[in-house]
Amino acid sequence: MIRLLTGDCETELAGLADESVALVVTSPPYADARKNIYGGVHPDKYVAWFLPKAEQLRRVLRPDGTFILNVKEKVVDGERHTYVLELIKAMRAHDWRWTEQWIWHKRTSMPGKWPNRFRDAWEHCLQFNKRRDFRMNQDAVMVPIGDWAVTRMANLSDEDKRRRPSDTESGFARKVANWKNRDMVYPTNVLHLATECGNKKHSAAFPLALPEFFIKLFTQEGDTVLDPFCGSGTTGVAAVQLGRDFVGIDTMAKHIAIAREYIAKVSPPA
Amino acid sequence: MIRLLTGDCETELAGLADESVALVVTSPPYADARKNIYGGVHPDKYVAWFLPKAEQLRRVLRPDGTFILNVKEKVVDGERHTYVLELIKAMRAHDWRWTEQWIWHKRTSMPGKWPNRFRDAWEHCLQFNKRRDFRMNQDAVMVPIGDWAVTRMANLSDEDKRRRPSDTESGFARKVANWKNRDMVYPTNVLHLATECGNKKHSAAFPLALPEFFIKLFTQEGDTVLDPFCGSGTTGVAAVQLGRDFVGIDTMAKHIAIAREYIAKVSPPA
DNA sequence: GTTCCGCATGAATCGATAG
DNA sequence: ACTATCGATTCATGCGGAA
Repeated sequence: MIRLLTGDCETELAGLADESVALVVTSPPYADARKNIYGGVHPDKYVAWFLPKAEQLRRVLRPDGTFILNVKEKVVDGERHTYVLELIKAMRAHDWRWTEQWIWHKRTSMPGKWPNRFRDAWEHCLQFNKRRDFRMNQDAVMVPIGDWAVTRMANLSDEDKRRRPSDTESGFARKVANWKNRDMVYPTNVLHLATECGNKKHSAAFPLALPEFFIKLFTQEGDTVLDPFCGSGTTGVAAVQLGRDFVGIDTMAKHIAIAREYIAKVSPPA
Repeated sequence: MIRLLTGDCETELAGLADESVALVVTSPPYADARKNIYGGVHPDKYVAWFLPKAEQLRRVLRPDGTFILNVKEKVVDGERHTYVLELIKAMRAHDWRWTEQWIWHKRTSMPGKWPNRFRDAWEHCLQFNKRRDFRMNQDAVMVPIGDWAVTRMANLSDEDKRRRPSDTESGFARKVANWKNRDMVYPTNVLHLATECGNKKHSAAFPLALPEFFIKLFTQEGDTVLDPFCGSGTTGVAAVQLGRDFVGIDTMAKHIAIAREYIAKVSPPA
């Protein structure tokens, strides 16, 4: 079942039953001093803005559920702003357990260089839980042995397959396929994913592989996945493709329309 | 010039002149780690333990200098401990600017499988400065396009060539060779380095490439680099090889002896 | 003299057991 | 009830012995 709601998640979540959601994966609008644009929230006010929404998320989340929060830090006046640190501290004060800090290491190199810093190539994926013993299906996200194999696979899938199709027929590609039959190992807490540029119409906050990973890891088929800032619906697509129910909320009707269209194109596993 | 001092850096630093150090790169004993060697610092007391030392570091650091602090988080009772967050906050309260948070993505990390987490494959490298306009030689650390390819090539050349010799004949290896002749680009704030196990006698906190990177980026030849927890002297080796002066401090005479021996084996650039 | 295979070992964490 | 200790688990790497 798919539900897409237009409005502020703080109020829209009232329609969801207590403890009905297995996983929340979301990427709220990043803190931004420019208030005109969509979702702009001043960094200094970010925590106060976010906490009441987190309170609602806490209510609808199952006791063994997980909340994955993708946030990016922001540089203000040449310094990293501390709102992410403050957010973690505040969430803990509100009884959330800060279980893990996943790192999304972004592969795609966007041009950009500043006088005193390089390109920011990573983002936080903070994992919060209600209880120490949450549900986790580790076997669902195993990867081929050897990180270097994963890296090559990732690169094959974005650039090389398109530009050098012949390579995929070469011994190398065949060997990669073989490795899949070898031993699989558990991944680490660093997600080494390329940023996605597939859909030109709407830029997604994160690549499909990111919600996919967490959905496989923290839910089972039939569970409900929630994205309270769903934007163009990347989380919804991943959820539906994996046979999970989805609830998506966004303040902009335009975004919900795009998400609806986007999600309609995919189907659950056979 | 190389100075190696045995003792607590908090007191030993008194022998250094104000504003005489261009760069501090260090990896203090992690909270509760290496109990048998350093005596261990409880995570809850880590900030209080560290701050007075940071005060001395601040005194000897030049106004345009940089302080790189490599710390690892620790899991306590199934939750990430917040001492790193507290440390950042405390440093800011003591007038340090938290300029950047580099991520050291460890290619090989300690194995282990637990019911509710995977391996921790990254560490913080916190960058603190006194002023907004610190010195940074960005061109000194440029890397070939597709840095990952170079890394892979290095790996191919030792282990993989032997175990998977056919790989070197594949399209992959040929492509890597081509990239080596391409343009150089600026790196990102994610350092993708393998942990070093080269010296079996003493395990280093970080691979040589890590201090090397920061020394090239933040200092010039003839500048002084300081490591107040120098251990077996990895930072010193990098500094000397790059023609910088070095001051290393450690509480254990045994470590200083190893560092002295280790550093004596290398020489400045011709 | 090479190449290959086996194995010990880490900046770890959890759960159980013992004091 | 709370702390301390120990065994089980995991995998990239380098070294040494064997083929």
